[in-house]
This record gives sequence, C-alpha cells and structure tokens, in this order.
Amino acid sequence: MEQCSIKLGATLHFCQDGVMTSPSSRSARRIDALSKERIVDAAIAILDADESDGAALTLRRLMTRLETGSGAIYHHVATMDELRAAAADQVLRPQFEAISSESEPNDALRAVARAIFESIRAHPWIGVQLTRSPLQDAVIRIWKTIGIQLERLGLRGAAAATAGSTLTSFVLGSVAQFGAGPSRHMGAADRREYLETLAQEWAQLDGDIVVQDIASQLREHDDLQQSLDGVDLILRGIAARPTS
Amino acid sequence: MEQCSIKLGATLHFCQDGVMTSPSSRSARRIDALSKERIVDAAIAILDADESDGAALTLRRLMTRLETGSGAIYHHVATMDELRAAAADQVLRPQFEAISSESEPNDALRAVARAIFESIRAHPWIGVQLTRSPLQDAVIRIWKTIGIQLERLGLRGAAAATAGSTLTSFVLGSVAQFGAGPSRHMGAADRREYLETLAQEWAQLDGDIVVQDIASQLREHDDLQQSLDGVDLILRGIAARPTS
DNA sequence: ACCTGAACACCGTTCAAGT
DNA sequence: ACCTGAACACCGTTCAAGT
Repeated sequence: MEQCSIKLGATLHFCQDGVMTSPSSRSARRIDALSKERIVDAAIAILDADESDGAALTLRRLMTRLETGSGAIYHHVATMDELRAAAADQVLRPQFEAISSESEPNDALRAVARAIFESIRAHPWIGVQLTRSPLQDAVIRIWKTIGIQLERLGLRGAAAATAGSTLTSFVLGSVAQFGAGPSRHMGAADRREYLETLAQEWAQLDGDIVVQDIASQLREHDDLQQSLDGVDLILRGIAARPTS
Repeated sequence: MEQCSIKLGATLHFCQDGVMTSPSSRSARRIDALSKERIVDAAIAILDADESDGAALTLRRLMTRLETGSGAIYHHVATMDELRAAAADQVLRPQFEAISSESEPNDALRAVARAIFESIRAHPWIGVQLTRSPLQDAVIRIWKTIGIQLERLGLRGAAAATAGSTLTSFVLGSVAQFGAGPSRHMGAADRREYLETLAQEWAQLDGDIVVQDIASQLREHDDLQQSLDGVDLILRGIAARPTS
C-alpha cells in the first residue's frame, strides 16, 4: 500500500498544486496531470526518436513514457489515429502560420512546399501521416493556406477549386513519393547512393530507354527542388488560359 | 488420424493430379497447390469483399480462406506488405496495358488518371495501398506509363523528369485525397450528402470566405472530373515554356 | 473527473516438425 | 519442396473499479 510516494520518474502521486497533501484529504491526482497537449507532445517525442515511417508510436510506448495506464490516455484522446493527426498538425502549424505573410502569392505557394519538406526532414513520420486521412487538420490546413494564396492570385469559383485541388494533390503526392525515401539520417553521400540504386532498379525493370533517362535525372535532384519545380510547373498551368 | 479425406471446402488433402492416390505412396501435397498467384487472388477477393481502406486483409483471414497455415503462405510470399503490393499491381496492370495504344499522348495521360480512378471505384482499397510505398510495382508502372507518354510529347532530360514527377505526384495525391472519401457503396445522393457535410465542416472551421468558396465548389465536382481537370492544368503547364 | 490495470480480441512472423 | 500449427511478441480498445 503506497501513499503519496514520489516516483523518481516524471510523476508524483497523491500530490496536488505542488503541495504535498495528506492522502486522506485529497483524491489521487497526479501533479503533472495528463492533458491532450502533454500526450501529443509525448507522441511527437516518440515519433521523432525513431527514424521514418511512424510505426514507433504505440499505445504501450506512450504508457511507459507517460507512466500511466491505457484508460488515462483514452480519457483525453479518443483514438490513436486522432493522436497521430494531432501530432502532425502540431508540427505543421507553426511552419504554416509564417507563410501567409509572404509578399508574393507565388512565393507563398512555393513556401508551402518548402514548409512541408522541411517538416518531413525534421519529422520523417509526417510523410506517411499526411496521406493517411484527407480530413485531418493538417491536410485541411494545407488546403486552406493554398486556397488563400490562390485567391490573392485572383482566382475564384471553379478555377480556384481546380487549382487548389491540383496543388494540394500534388503536394500530398510528393510527400507520399519522397516521404518514404532516404531518411534524415542519411548524409549526402548515402542519399546519392540510395537514389543511384533506385535509378538502377528502375532501369533494370525493363530496358526501356525512357525510364532509364528519367531515372537518371531523378538521381541528380533532391526532393525539395523536385517539389519546387513541380509547383512552378503547376503555377505556369494556372497562369495559362484554359484552351477550351 | 485422417488420411486423404476430402474436405468440403476448397481443398483436397493427400491427393494429386486429380487422382486419388494412396497416402503411403505420395507425400502430403494439396491438389490445388498454393502459389503466389492463388494467394494474391485470395487477397484481392478479401479486400474487395470489404468496403474501403484495406484493413480487411489479414493473414488469419487469408488462412481461413485458403484453408492453410501461416507457414504455407509465408513459403510463397515474403511479407504481407509484398502481398498488398502484388494485389494492387495485379488489379492495375490490365488497365494500364490498354493505355499505351491511345492515339494522342495527352489523351493517354488523361487515361492514366481515368484508369486509376476506375480501379479505385471497383477496388477502394487501392487508394490507400498506392500511397503506402513509392517503390511498389504499381507505382513504378504509373511512373513508366506517364514517362513514355511524356517522351511522345517530345520531352527529354530534366524537363521530362520534372513533368513526370509532377504528374505522378499529382495522381498519387489525388488518390490519397479522394481514395478515403465516399465509398463505392454510396449512391449519387449519398455522395452529394457526404460532400455537402464536408463542405459545411470546412466552412465551419473558420469563417474564411475563401475556404467556403472552394468547399462549395468541391461539392459540385466528382473525383474523376476533378482529377482530369488537374491533369489538364498540368498539361498546360508543361506546354508553357519555362519563364526562367 | 481523472486514473488504474486487467481483459479482450486481435495482429505479423518464425520455426521445428511433418510428409 | 511444400505445408502444418504452435509459439512469440506484439497491437488498440474497453471497462469495472478505485480515489
């Protein structure tokens, strides 16, 4: 029977408001009370600690880190998917809040791609997460940011919807394509080697000269530049008047 | 102790070449021997039976359907992920083999988007699968098909790589965005209702008039048309000469 | 209200053993 | 070579019970 014992971990038991209270007069609350915010922070820490794809985040790992039971976590968070979505949005939010102030709409749209790729570099698991569900906060945030810039470009109605949908799809697709690639732990040399192998793999798949050409081109580019080139291409398409 | 008993399921035991043989003279092989092909077919059947996201495919469900043990399946297939990739490619392959013969490159590129969206309509789980891994056969197939058409358009080198990367990313992103949307079980009315709800949800998220505008536009469009519009926009961008 | 922890119903993968 | 099935090391979620 342990009462008001102080664990050497992150938690104090049977204590409140920073003051030790007699166990009989207070209910059993932790001083560092759980909250959705604290849980999301722990989730991000777990995801960041492991390289790439996000499989590291597990309810049980969360339990050990927060020194609590599953029920406590489920009291603040409805589901693990919700938690993943919250983690992704929390990481993306600050990057995106800086964007609206960009002077030129086209630059702001390029900044969207840059923000996402830089977030992936720091938190590789975001790549997989963003393509998981189209209604999650982070994706809607991307949509909205793009939409606002398109409006500044003078687009309205169907044209705005088409342009917005195209840019959003492109950005998410880039993430899907490059997100699972070489991780942040790779140096430039490892990166080149990875892409080299990939290019050769492609080339071997069939002797097609077209594929070989493209594969060898890809080897030279880095993800971010590739993505920015794509944004520029789409911006040219937006600027061009529909032919029909 | 059962020998050469005929199960009423899909399998016969201790029999071979359609002829019942004495158990003592033959080893214990099944007449409908397992093969990667048979396993992939079963996987597709399981995935198709369940609506949407592909969580239905499970080793244990595969075991019951094929009336076998886990070891038997792992003898033909290295991992469940490989199986998912094989299932997706088997479904996509026939759709894509028809495309190369399209007369006009631009039409062929539009046909790529159409092929993918029609595959998703018939097999909703493909949406999630395609965004899972960038090196899976189905994705490489998409890449190659697009690459070949871009070559027919006269693109080479860096321009081909940028255009190919952009189109592929866009198509995969569309899939990520719309793949998890209303399932094939929805009628047109349900669809409208779903998108209506989505538009309102977006609008509520903040009072931003830009977002409301775009959301209400999206409500009118269907996935395929949206995707084709995007392809056209990108094709205009490809046709336009780079400004720098 | 907030938390505990056992219980439930699952997963994918491995591997010694059989024929 | 091909298959069996037990065992292993996990999952997310629920819920009666505690304070």
